[in-house]
Amino acid sequence: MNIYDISKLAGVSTATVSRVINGFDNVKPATREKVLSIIASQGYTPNAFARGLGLNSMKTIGIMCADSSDMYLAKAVYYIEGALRENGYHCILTCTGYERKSQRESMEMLMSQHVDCIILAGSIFIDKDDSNNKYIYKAADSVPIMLLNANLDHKNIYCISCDDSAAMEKATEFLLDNKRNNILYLYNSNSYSATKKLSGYRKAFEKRGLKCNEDYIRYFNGTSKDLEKVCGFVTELADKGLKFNGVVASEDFLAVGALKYAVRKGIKVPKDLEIIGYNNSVLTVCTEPELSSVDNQLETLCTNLVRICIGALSGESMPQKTVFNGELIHRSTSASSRKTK
Amino acid sequence: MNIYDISKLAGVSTATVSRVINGFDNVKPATREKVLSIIASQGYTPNAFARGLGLNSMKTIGIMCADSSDMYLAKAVYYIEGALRENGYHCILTCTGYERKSQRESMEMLMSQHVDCIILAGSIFIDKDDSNNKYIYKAADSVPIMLLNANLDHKNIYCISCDDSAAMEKATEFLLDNKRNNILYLYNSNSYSATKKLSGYRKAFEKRGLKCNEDYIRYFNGTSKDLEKVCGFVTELADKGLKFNGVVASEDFLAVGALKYAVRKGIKVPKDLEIIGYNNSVLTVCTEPELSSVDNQLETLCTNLVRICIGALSGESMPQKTVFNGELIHRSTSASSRKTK
DNA sequence: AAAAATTTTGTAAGCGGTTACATTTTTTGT
DNA sequence: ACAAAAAATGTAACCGCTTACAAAATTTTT
Repeated sequence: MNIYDISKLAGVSTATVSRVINGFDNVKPATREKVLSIIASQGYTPNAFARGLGLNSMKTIGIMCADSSDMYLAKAVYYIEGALRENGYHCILTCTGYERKSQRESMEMLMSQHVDCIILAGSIFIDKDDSNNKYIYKAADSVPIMLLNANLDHKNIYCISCDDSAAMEKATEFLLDNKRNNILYLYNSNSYSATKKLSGYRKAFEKRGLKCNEDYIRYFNGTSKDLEKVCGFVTELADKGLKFNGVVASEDFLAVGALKYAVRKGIKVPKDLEIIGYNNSVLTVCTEPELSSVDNQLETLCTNLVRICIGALSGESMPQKTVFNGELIHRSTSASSRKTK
Repeated sequence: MNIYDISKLAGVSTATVSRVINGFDNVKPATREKVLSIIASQGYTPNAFARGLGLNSMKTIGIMCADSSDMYLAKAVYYIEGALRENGYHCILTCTGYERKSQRESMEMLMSQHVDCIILAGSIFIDKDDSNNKYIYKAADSVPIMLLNANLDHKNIYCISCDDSAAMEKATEFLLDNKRNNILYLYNSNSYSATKKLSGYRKAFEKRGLKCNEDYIRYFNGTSKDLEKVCGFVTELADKGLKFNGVVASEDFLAVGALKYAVRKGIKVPKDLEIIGYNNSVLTVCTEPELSSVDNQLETLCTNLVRICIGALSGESMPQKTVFNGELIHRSTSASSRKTK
């Protein structure tokens, strides 16, 4: 069953059927009705390949993400896919892992599929050495590229992010304002957004004329998100004599690890130790006490990313940088009686 | 740059170029080399649409899942996508939500994309009233259907699942064997696999000649996975006078909610209350004490699903039912000093 | 060395849509 | 009522690849 069969049954040309299918308005209402009814009665659906060949587009968008089972990225994929589907687009999802080589391969695969746009979900794809970003620039020559939580100045590349630096600064400030000057900073990535977060932590100290002690900034080198390891890591730091009355982490699971340490050692939270995570994931409500965390507005980021994406695809002029603000969510691991300014 | 351009540069016909690209062996080695070098020098990649039109296949597989941000499903998608990519297939992901209508639409969308196979990740797509499963049977007429954690007897439908009934039975037995006869059963879905789990709970009682009290089987009607609500729900049950010394849940988050209740009320876990969740998700290690849970071997299920899928697509005869066994993972909410038989 | 068999290559017709352009039908203006 | 303008429809080329079949080149047989 193809467009030709339909055209014969309806007694019109294939062009007219095509016009009806694509919702053009230059078809006589009576003709449209007739064609539509034939299509319905035959259960006909246009062949996507043929359509793609003709239009050189299949209304398909590629999503690259390092690991779609990561809670944060899974949510991102979910929001993005949903918003795109509402706009009539399909998603080819590819999980790239954390190595540049496989990321490049994924990119090539998507290009060969002639997707209309590629969304890079996460800052892991951007290299500090800009010469390694050529694979992205090359793709941007033929198709718009959307960057979630990352930044790259280039034609046809659109960046949507949360001001992670400001958000992390807010969280750190909150602790500093409660005279907690020994704040452990836990992080486990050097990606663009991770770097931003760290700079926010530093800025909070600087703004108050305080020097931030580099000993308190700790990189956790865990590939898998193993909470027991994180807890052990924090315990070790404490055992080595590091005194801290605050913890700020670049991801919730790191904060949960710190909280595990506190609960096990019987340290009172938040009285003797305040802990703030990042991402406001489900993990925050699994623990007891529940974890305070920075919400970086993932849903807003994603819906706006798609909005801009759709706009760019339909030829509208869209802003290349869009930045939202994070929000500090107080639960039970921070002294929420105080106010965030 | 298309196949015609390449053929001209190489001084051969498009048919020969096509043969080279597709690795046919009836091409003279010298010719093959020449064509290959031209292709490489021009950076030519075949147009996927045209290829799809010709072959009526684009090496693309559709994945339907209700909500890819659900931790369990996110992992499923991750494993499936990875295994398919290794086999040279691409994935179109579509999140359908929980309503039959939108699920049907997703199915139609995938069919119109002419995917080579459709994977239904989760039992939510199967209706107890079989007449509502026609949309799946219809799809199975044109393309193999893979069912994860579900079961349907039909040509061209392949089912891969964990024996959830046996696994849940094992968990329940474990508690019963410790004289915990008042076991609260929490569930929040009536899907195929959820029903299986419940039947396992019941079977454990029956096998011991015990009657299981229907009052202890509780449906939690929460659409979003709101832990606070679950905790409140359990608290309410207890306040109403329901006495229980064990909790078994069809999903980890329900068990975590029960654990929250226990921690808040100061009930000793596992001494006075044992709790066992299901899925062995990250949530299990976020809590303190950490949650015991049934691991239903998701990774094994997914890799086997893909193996069978690839086999079926290449015309091999594949088993239509594949069942694995779950495993009870003891952490700190069950008396792990005892042995699981 | 000619005939037969085999391998390699080429020709051209699909695959199923879209769309520029041509043609016909309908509407509008006078 | 007739010409001009606008709307509706049709024709056919095109998108880039695959492949059945035909043809040419090469190898094997006798």
